Amino acid sequence: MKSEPGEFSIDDLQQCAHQTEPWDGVRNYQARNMMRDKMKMGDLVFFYHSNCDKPGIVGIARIVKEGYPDDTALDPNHHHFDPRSDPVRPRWFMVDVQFVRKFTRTIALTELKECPSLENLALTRRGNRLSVMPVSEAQWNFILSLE
DNA sequence: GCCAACGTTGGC
DNA sequence: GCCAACGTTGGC
Repeated sequence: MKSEPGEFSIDDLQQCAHQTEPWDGVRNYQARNMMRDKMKMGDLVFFYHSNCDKPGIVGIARIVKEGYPDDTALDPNHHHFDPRSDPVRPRWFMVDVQFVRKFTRTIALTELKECPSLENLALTRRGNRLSVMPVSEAQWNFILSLE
């Protein structure tokens, strides 16, 4: 899961109440479908810092609440308001993520791109802009071994 | 359904 | 700040 550290970093997640936050504001259907349908209680995710000095994977979080409606889409005063969503048929969903741990170092995007065994990783594929994307078990284990 | 225009993402 | 790559919008 990607986040701009200037908006919400892994340190922010570690420091907030219960070290848990709703992953709100995702307004992309593919990413929404993953949060709504695929992510299950207890699943682990990599926390990725995007749009910053050193883009890369910075740690691990855990899904502690499965997909539910993103209420920021229903709040006219909210930055992420979407008038096409409504309470009866919510358009956007989110999950709650809990801090697990921060890596001892950032595993940089440049480094991930150099790994032949990660050539099929969604993150390193050309032009990818998804904010939530899948990681296979083999990819997960390999990335962990890089730390 | 096509596709041009536009907005966003995000690495660099 | 630049710009490639993509998603969305909306006219037709």
